[in-house]
Amino acid sequence: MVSGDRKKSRATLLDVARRANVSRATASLVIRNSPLVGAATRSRVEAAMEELGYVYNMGAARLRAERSQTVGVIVPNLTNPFFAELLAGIESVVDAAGMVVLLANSADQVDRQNTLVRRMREHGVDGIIVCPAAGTGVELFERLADWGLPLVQVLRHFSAQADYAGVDYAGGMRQAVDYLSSLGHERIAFAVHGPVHPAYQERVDGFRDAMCSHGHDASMIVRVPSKIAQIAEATQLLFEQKAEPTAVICFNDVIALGLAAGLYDRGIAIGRDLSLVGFDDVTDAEAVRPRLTSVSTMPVAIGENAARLLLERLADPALQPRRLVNRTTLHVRQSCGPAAVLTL
Amino acid sequence: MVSGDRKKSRATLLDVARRANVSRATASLVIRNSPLVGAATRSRVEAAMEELGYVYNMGAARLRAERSQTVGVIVPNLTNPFFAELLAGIESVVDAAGMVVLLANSADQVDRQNTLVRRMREHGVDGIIVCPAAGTGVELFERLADWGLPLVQVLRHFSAQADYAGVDYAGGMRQAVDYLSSLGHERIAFAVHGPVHPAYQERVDGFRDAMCSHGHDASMIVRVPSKIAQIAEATQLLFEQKAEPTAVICFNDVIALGLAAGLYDRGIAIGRDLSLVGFDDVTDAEAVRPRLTSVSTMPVAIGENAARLLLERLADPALQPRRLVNRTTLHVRQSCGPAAVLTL
DNA sequence: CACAAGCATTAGATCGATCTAAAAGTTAAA
DNA sequence: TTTAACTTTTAGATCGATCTAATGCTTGTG
Repeated sequence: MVSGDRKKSRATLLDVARRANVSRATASLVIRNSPLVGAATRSRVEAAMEELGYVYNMGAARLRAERSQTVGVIVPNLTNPFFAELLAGIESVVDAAGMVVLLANSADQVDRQNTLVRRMREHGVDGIIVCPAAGTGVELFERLADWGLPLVQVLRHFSAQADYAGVDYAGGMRQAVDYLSSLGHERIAFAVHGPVHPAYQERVDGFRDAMCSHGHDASMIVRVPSKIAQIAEATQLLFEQKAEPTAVICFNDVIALGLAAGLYDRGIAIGRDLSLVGFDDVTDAEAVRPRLTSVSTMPVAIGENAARLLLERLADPALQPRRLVNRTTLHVRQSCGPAAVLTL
Repeated sequence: MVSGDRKKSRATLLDVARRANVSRATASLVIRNSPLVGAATRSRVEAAMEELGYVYNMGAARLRAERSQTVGVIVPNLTNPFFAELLAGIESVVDAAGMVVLLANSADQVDRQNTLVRRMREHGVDGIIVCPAAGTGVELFERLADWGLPLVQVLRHFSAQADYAGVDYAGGMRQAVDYLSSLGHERIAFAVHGPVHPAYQERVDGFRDAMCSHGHDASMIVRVPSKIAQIAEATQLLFEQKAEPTAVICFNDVIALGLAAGLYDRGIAIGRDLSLVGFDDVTDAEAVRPRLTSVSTMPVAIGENAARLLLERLADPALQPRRLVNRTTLHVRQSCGPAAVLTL
């Protein structure tokens, strides 16, 4: 039984039909559980499928019907836990709809992204969820619209012509600034890094607006390296500003954790000498000491939203482009203290 | 131009052929850049493809030829950064081979895993890479062998009949134990959690063997909760052992970070009062203070190995089952100190 | 000059499902 | 009994590629 039956390819719908004494068409109706077939016939066909160990051939089906039950997902970076959670959210909703995720990594490069989109189209995906690479142009969206291939942007909002699921970054910045202000902070720095894209811009703008509305100087924006070890070393950048900050808001938790390490190395007490607010609220925010106060963006929920947007568009392609923007929550822990205590 | 051309479905190979004044068969040969076609014909066909904006229809191709250029990947947990990195490694190799990843999450549940495997087969994947759910039985492997669907196990080695890519967990445990012994530690605890699967068992066995070969008592195995905040709270479990440990080896870095937080809360100095060794060497190991000494398992490399094993099997299905086991590296940082200093 | 060999091209069958439009069977109403 | 209406089933075309086996066209050879 080991060899020999290698050749006998899998049973087809025709085999099932013959065994159940019905036509191919009827068998097909049974699979798609159409209400048209009679109960007796249905169970006869189902029995036949069972006996033959029949497995459905999506590929053949998709050729005729124009649905592949497949969704393409393109992210700029898989190693980043943030995107991993986003992906988990997407996958769970897509899976629950009986569909499957085709995954690819653009490495934040526009040309790779183009290749991937093309490849996904070749594979006949029903739609695409993409966190567009920094520098993505309108062509991408025009091309997909031309092809009639539904697309959902996630996290980075490049085109108003396509659906978008994301987070109110500006609102999150405001929560952080408001909170620090309520503690008496005025000289607040914003530590950033990474490629410039809409999500980046929204955060910077949100910071500026919030600071201005409090009458604070919003010019203290500090660029730090991308790898966590280098961020720690770059901590002194904070103290080379024209006015030394009493608090720092971070573009994301990677920066916050890096700076926390750097501050520790310099003997600066977080929450007393300097207050720190992170962004994203990754699991480790709860694990470090002092616990990191962070703006929670809930990537899993965003992923779920994106997938739902796509499924709804698949169901009704005539829908107007929609935006689904989640609110953030400030998760207050231990990394901030009153500004008054400071004696610089 | 907005509406109206919705109907004109994408150009087919026949359209291309007609425009280039060749047969469908020739056009097909051009796509698959067969050496059979003449240079002049080839460029004529390529021009036609360009002009018509032709895109290849994988689905149709796969129906006839028995290759889908698709690899199924099933992991037990996407939110875990470890698996995210593993996935990144798999994706990069699969992508470089011009193939695409079909992703799914088993949530470590055997029945979900079965559903997913079936779904992947329906989608006609060429092979599957799976980190099998705890409790997976031999049926899975027998079934896939029956179907002639290549499978690679990753991280958890359940069946000797199928390829496996993983890590020398036992070796890693030995490195940790040897290192701590060299610092004079004898009462070493092993903090574990999560479902029991081969990777779990290998680590436990590795710990026991290494401890015994040093003549130490290997019975201090402590189960902690799974969420990081609860691990911190569970830290006192370490001090309820019959003999208080002077060092702790952790099943993974999540536990290590959780315990580090718990120890901090109790005012116990890591590296002086108690030594701590993590497992996996996630990026945050470098970011916490004191920096965490950890056994590095390099998930990206394992993912790459798994993908390569599968590609090679696809190329030659007659290959004997193979094991590809990576060596670990002990990354010494700051969380361990000599045992002699202790004054409990 | 006939024949073989090699190269480039092609017609037509085929993969395994779905779809359309019609046929067969059943029941109800006129 | 005939007709209409409804339910259930089906034959055959179809989706867009690949594959097989054959064909036409050059060349080279005895």
